[in-house]
Amino acid sequence: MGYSFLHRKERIILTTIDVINEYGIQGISTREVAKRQGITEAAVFKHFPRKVDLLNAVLDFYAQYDKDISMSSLQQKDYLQAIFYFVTRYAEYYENYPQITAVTQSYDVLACEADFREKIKKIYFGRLTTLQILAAKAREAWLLSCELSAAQLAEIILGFFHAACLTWRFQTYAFSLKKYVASTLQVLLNSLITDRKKEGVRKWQEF
Amino acid sequence: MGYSFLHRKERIILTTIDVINEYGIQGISTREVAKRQGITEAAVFKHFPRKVDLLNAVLDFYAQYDKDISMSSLQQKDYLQAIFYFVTRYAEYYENYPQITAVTQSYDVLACEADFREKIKKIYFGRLTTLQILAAKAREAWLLSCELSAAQLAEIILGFFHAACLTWRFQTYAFSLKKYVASTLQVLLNSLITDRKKEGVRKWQEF
Amino acid sequence: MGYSFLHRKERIILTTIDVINEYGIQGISTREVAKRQGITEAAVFKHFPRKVDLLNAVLDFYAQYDKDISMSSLQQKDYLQAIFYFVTRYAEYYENYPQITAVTQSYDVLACEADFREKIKKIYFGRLTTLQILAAKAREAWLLSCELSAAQLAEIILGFFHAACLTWRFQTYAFSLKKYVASTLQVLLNSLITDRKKEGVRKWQEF
Amino acid sequence: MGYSFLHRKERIILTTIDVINEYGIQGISTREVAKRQGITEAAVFKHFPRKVDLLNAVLDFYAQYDKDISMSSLQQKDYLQAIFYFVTRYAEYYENYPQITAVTQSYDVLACEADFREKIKKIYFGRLTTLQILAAKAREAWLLSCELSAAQLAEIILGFFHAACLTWRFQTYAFSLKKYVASTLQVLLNSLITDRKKEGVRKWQEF
DNA sequence: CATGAATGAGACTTCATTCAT
DNA sequence: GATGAATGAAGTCTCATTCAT
Repeated sequence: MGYSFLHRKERIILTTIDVINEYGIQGISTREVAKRQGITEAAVFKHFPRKVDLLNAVLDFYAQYDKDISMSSLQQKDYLQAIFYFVTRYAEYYENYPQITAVTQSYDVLACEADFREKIKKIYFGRLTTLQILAAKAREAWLLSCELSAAQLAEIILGFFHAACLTWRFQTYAFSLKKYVASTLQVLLNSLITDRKKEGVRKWQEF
Repeated sequence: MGYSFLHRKERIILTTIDVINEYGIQGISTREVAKRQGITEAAVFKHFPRKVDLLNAVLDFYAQYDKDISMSSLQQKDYLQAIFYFVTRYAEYYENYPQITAVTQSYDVLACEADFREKIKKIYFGRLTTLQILAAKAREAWLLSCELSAAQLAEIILGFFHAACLTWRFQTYAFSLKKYVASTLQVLLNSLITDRKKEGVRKWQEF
Repeated sequence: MGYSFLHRKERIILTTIDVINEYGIQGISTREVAKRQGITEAAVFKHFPRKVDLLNAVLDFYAQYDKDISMSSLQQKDYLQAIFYFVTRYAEYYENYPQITAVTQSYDVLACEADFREKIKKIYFGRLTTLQILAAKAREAWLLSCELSAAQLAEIILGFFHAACLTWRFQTYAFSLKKYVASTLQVLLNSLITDRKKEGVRKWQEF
Repeated sequence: MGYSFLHRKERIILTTIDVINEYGIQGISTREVAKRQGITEAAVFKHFPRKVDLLNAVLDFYAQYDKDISMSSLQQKDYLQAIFYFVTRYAEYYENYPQITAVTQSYDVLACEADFREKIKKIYFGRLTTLQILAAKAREAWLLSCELSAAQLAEIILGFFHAACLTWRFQTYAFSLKKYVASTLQVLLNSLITDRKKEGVRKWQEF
């Protein structure tokens, strides 16, 4: 993948993600990235003066849709639908670009480096918070059983999503991430819906 | 932590886990491990001829209770209780040895190295499978709502557990992992219990 | 210091001297010079095709007044006054442009590069020779005690001047170089004046 | 020069000084040092974990006799003799090891690096101070003309010595540094001796 | 005159690993 | 078991320099 239709800087980022996907965070080397791009290491450093800058760019790229997804979700009127929308948006993104899931699985490893710790935490807790807000609103609207707190539900959903991604990776993307995640989430949320809502047939957006 | 009461070989393993915990997988170096143990790098190689051997030992150490926990869980008569038992056993282990959770968060990164891929997958899918069996049995016994498949439930639970560990790490172990995981799981499982069971007050083991 | 009132070429030279002053000879890089000038490295190379050319220009700039100072000194009638004049001219120049003294302290380091060796030696021995001629003439005129040869006296004076510059630099220009050098030189020369002249009160030029 | 009779660590230091002598401070590279020692760069780094450590060792080596020379000088009864002794000790050291004078000529360049600044200043001002104390004592003993302050005299002498070393280097060690420095110093000091002492024939130590 | 993008060589440094003692 | 001294490969990064635009 030369990503030749893009600007060098973006191409380097994508190539770096490819390397992370194949060799893991510890396997990224400017040498390898340069080799794959068919340029010299010095050229990479012209675009990203330090390796950290490159990795920061990767993280920014990784989280580029976070704000949009969060806001779009929060604007939805049906908060259960919103939770569903939130997760499937990510699933769709990942399904179109499976390599990026390597980043999702490297939060902790990345956070060991002081340079990334805060950024990673911001991404992780940011997503968790969006889910939590959606869950809280859903509970306020009596759409959900009261026993699980919004925070707990957020963690369950995000945790499941990450696990699904890991399984997906370990099975070399052998199934549709989006379909799997969506169907599981649908059933899960349905099971948690308050009884008086349960009877009504919920219609979920197509995927 | 010198771990001076243990044999050198085990001490090296524990020190390696400490290093993984602080610097991440990419931060382990024979030099650092040796320095922390107060021995020379060469001495480390007397115990673990290659770095891969050391990491393999770390993974074996990490998964040392897997078989026991799995079997103990499967022997329980109440399968919902068993799921609960399974998760809290790990939570208890991790709470007593927080550094080890660094390994849990590094599955994917480790799996990039061909040497560990199978072992990691075995650990991950092993735990998932145990949970799945327990869930399946619980469903067979009509303890659970039918809509979530055993595999889905297993993935939700394990995913939540991993997410809880990550949050725990990011918050520098500021809360009791075991209590948090147990209470969340209890509420979650309660929400998923079939209606006819729901009325009966479930008694969960103390934690 | 952008030196924006000068031509680019001269600006680059002054900037280079600033860099030498701060980072030393080994710290000059086209990158740093370009950055400080707010231009690209390539632009620097338009003016000085090779780094050596830039350094040669710096040395020429450094020694730009040498010929004038030498000739002015040699034209003075009182050769003791001439020695005094010679040294204070440099002291004045340096005091108005302290950064330039970095070059004075880098003779030997510069001379390691074959490209500069002869130029540096020419500057150093040139100044030494001027002083020596002045000293010789002063001795011929029976103004100085006979025991110190002209060459020795020249080396003592130039050596002292260089040492004074180094002290001045190490003390972050905390005193007036010109005043210090002038007063010391005055006393020194006075002490070396032949006895029959000593009685007459010598009047030194104001500074 | 392999310096094969010494320990590796000391050999590396001496080789480094050789390199400084030939290429200047800016020309030292671990690669060059290693090559000259016939070992790999990694081996150099086993002895000196960072290049700065190596340069620090060079500076320590350079100043290794400072304390001894200072104390020996201060213990001498005749303070004029002491000044003479102080300078000729260094001249002798340098004459036996001409390469080391490259360091003397690089004070300012070295001081640009924060890591060395204080050490260099300590060496420079340390030597200056010793000379100054000797000069002050000589004046107290009415051995010297009163007009030059001790500090001025110290700077003149050290400055001359440094200039002599530079000349010596530029003339490829074509004369005896010790003899030249000693004879000049003798005449200089004789010229500065108070009149009532001047008559007495001063006997200087042999060199 | 100036820039942007690149390069090849080389800088310092770290790594896993070896081996004689 | 352990050390000290070494290594070769690789890592990140900087340098002077080139060239098409």
